[in-house]
Amino acid sequence: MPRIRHTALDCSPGCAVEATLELIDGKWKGVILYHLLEGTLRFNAIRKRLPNVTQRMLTMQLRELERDGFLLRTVYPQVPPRVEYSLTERGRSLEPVIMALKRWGDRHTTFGRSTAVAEAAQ
Amino acid sequence: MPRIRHTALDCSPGCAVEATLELIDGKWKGVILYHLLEGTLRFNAIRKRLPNVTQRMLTMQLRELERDGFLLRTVYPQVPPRVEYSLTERGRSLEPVIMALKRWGDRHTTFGRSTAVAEAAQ
DNA sequence: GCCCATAGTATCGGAAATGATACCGTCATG
DNA sequence: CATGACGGTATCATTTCCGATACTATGGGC
Repeated sequence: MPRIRHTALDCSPGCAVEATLELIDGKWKGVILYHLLEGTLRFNAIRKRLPNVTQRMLTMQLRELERDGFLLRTVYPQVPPRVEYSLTERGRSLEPVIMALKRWGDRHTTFGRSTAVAEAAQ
Repeated sequence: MPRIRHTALDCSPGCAVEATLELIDGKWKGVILYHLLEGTLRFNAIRKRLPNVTQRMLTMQLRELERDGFLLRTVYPQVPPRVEYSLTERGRSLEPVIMALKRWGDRHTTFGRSTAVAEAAQ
């Protein structure tokens, strides 16, 4: 998605939908947020959960999430370096959104079909 | 977002999140779906609600949503033409997702601040 | 002295998404 | 006979995103 989508956020009620989408858009942000809901993770730990992300992209996505206030980046002055990422309160406030996305995906995508029965049984 | 993000959807639980995001991504899909939740709309009616969309983009986004099974395109053989767009059942199944996005946006974005109090009072 | 681990940067290039603009068909109205 | 309404297409240019690859710093272990 483009960066500056709403110079003026005066486009009727539906705009809040786009405004939120804009923030969690980016090729990996959704999954990153999802994994961080489980707890703090180091850079390479996140990388392991996203087998196809390049180092460059992961760094970029994390920086944007940090810039938008969703996560905290903690650098420990060690060698080799140790950097931990954890959700802020604002980041955790996205949980309903992330989980809604996940539930829908589980139930309606090919990937999710395998778990569809279990989910439906809730 | 890129089109083919998940050639293999085998990337751990968080993948469902991305799979869903992929489908409702596109610069205007979120808002379009939101407005169609209220009912059937004609092409130009949607256009009026999205002041900044170009005709080309609106057509493209609608076609993709149709292709993905979220909406139905009904053409009435009249002159001037009349085309109506309405959500399918699959489209309506996105309601929880769309509304989660909207609620978050209302409460956490600058645009949404004005309605934040009313929302909080729910 | 060399290599490894961690968490990055820098640079280049291609692909994809979006924007701008112009054009189309047909009937009703003026 | 020209104009406008409606729902589009076609073409081109630009912006933005993303991948591949190479490079960096530093301390510890061999």
